[in-house]
Amino acid sequence: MSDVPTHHPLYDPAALEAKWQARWSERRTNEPELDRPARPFYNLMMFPYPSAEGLHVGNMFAFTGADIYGRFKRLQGYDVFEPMGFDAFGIHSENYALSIGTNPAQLIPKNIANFRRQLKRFGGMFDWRHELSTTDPAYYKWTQWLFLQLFHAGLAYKKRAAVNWCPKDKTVLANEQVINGRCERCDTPVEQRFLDQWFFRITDFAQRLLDNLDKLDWSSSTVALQRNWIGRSEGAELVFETPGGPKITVFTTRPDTVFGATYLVLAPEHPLVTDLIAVEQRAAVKGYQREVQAKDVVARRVGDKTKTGVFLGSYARNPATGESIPIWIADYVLMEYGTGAIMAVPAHDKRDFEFATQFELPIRQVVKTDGEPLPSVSEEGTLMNSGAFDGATCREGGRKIVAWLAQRGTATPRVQYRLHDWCISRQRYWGPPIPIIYCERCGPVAVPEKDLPVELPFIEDFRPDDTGISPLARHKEWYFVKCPDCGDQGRRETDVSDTFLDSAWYHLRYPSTEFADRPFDPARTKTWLPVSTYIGGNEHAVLHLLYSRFVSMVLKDLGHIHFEEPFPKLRAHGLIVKDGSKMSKSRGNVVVPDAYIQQWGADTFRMYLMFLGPFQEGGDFRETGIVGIRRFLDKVWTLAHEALTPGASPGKSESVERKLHQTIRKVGADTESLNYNTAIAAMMEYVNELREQGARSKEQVEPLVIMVAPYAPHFAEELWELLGHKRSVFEEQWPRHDEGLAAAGDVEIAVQVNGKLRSRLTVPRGMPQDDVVARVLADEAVKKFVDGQKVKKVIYVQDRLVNLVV
RNA sequence: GCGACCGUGGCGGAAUUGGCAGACGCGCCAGCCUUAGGAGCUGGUGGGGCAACCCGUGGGGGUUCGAGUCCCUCCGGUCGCACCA
Repeated sequence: MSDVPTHHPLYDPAALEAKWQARWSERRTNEPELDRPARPFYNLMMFPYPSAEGLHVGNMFAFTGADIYGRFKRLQGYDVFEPMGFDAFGIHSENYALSIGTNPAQLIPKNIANFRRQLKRFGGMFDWRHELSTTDPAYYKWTQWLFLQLFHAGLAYKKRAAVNWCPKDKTVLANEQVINGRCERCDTPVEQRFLDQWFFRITDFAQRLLDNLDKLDWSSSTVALQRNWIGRSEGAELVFETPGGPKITVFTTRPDTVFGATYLVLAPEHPLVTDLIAVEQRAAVKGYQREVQAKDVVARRVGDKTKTGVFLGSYARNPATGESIPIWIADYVLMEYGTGAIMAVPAHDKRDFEFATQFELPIRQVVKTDGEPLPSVSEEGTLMNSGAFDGATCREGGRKIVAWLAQRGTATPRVQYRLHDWCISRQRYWGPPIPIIYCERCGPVAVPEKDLPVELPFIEDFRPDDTGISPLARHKEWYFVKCPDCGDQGRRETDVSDTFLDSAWYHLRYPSTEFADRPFDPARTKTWLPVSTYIGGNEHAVLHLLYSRFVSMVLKDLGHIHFEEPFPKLRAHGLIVKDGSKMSKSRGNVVVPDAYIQQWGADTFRMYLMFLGPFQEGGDFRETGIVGIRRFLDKVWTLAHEALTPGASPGKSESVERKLHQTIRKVGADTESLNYNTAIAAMMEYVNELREQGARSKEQVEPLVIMVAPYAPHFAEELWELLGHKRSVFEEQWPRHDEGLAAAGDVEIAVQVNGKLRSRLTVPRGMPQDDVVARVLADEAVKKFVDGQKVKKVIYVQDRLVNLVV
């Protein structure tokens, strides 16, 4: 800081920010009227997992961007509800608690307290009356209620399934939590296990989830990720008969190539395999099946993709050609997708081609390729070797073949999705117990709603083991209960639910946190939902956002809510990286904001993060450059103080006025579209203009203070008070720009000859073409290039450019 | 392999969507003020050239009066999915 004497107090962020945070809290500045808001606006951001390390720069970047938007809406006259909470259940907390030998129930409150402190310090416009934590029994009571809604609706079911098992975390993982065959949390290779698991029937909603994407105002990147994840493909089921044996149904997206199907492949665990093994192949097949089962998921899915397989010794009839073709099993065919069986068309599928080559199976080309080598997978082409269908295009031929086979009962059009049902059970401790009681006589029985919540007991030994049974089973007083239906001895479900169930409905809870007797109040929900704007990271594009949409659809169908899309408008922010790579504890490059906030103040740091690059793209964190924002705020500070000095405000200047209205227009538009970096640049330009023109009247500075308020809220409050206002700056209205004033004055237009810039010309705005051209032709610099040649064509763009073609 | 995105000064990034490339900021250079400068202020800052001018948005080609922006192609990078039939 300068020690040169100044005539006004220096900007001291620390004291000033503490003052305004205290005042917001006393005056309830951030607590909107929830029951009768004039213009409700629900500004939601993705709630954090309260890690022991505290809020990091990535969180703060996301929250600052969302907070600026909320504050901007507030200045536009909305009643903005901006709640904050904690997603505190889950394996992450539990593993950390295990590593330091504490119970997560003791650890989490400390982490939350630390997060709350940091969130208050950075100056978010949070309504702390409505804070929530998913680990609070008053919250998870309703998570369990939600489970029961699905259970009663027949959308929750239990089945023994091959699941992803993480041997380190000792739990089941959802497909979404397996990254390249590894556990997304600890990076351990995932194994296959067969366990009884609870599933939600999200696949019943696949088409609806897909169709609604068109109606949502979402970042296109997020839509693309969801569409890809749902993975719709159209095709047909074809039936292959076996002599004296079972019929084999395959799914294919290319029924047009059925004449080229020269063998069938079943997944090794396909239930029909037993019926199809020829005696002489029994040993080989059993051996192969054992071999595949011993492989973990990594080896099967991501390992080297050399094809393996074994012939069953039996044959099926190709429904199109009538030929007898061999049946194989191979692990490149997955039981979870389609029917677990395929027709192999080696000429037109890369995988089938590799397999056929390796095992010397016949390859028959059925699509013309223009000399392109096989396998040719293109759908652009015409059929050959396909009987009556020769010469038809792939698309048309495919339709005709399906129709033809359908008449004989061997084909059905079929849509297939990659989306799987959502496995929601976890054999762990730190989650909401699934509210089911098993009874010898009645089977699985829902815990009656009056008995909710099923509280998670505090137990000393919550370490998971290899049995695949939750630690809760070791807690006898909790485990054994009476059956709610018949009163016999029963036992509780010991699995807890997936964290993503907690977060699939938290937006419904926020406006209703004070109601103990209902998950979400109907009136509040009607007033505040769906969410006005949701801002969060694309890391949740397929998990959280898909599950939340699914849960909303279910609740809508059951009559609990009035909408089926919870987040009509969603914006994905970018990622803050450090030195080009993602911040992570293992890399040791996590940046914690506390020290920066202490050194520079929250306002400077907030604005600095937003100035780093486009909010929706993120950027590389580096500390050089923070000083630029501080200099800007110092200049605004000085201007505001000078505006108070009598006689030091040298009135209006026309160029300043124009710049002011242009700035209001640009900052408003850029803030609305989350282009915060350019909004800040525009405010800097205005400050530069004020300083150059020696202009600093109240009328010139006050709109600037309001515009800077969403970005630097404490700073703006202080200056607003200084300028003589009693109310919070957030009670004010965003300034209006006057289009006429913004556009007034002269413009400088570019003058080109043959597309090259040769001169510039200042003319009154809106000057007619003929007058402009006359002046252009009189310009010496232009004359030189025209040089007596005939002007063939004149291009004129109003107020921008003239181009003479000679 | 499939899908999405990106490539602009020393650096982060702008460019009203086909119309003056490099706004704004960092850094750097020079000057002023200072005992001093890691403070402040003023000016400069894409490359080449004394200049007139020329060249410049990853490379090459195209469309256009005009291309960072549109099309084709190649190179490089990021993210997501991935033996999904």
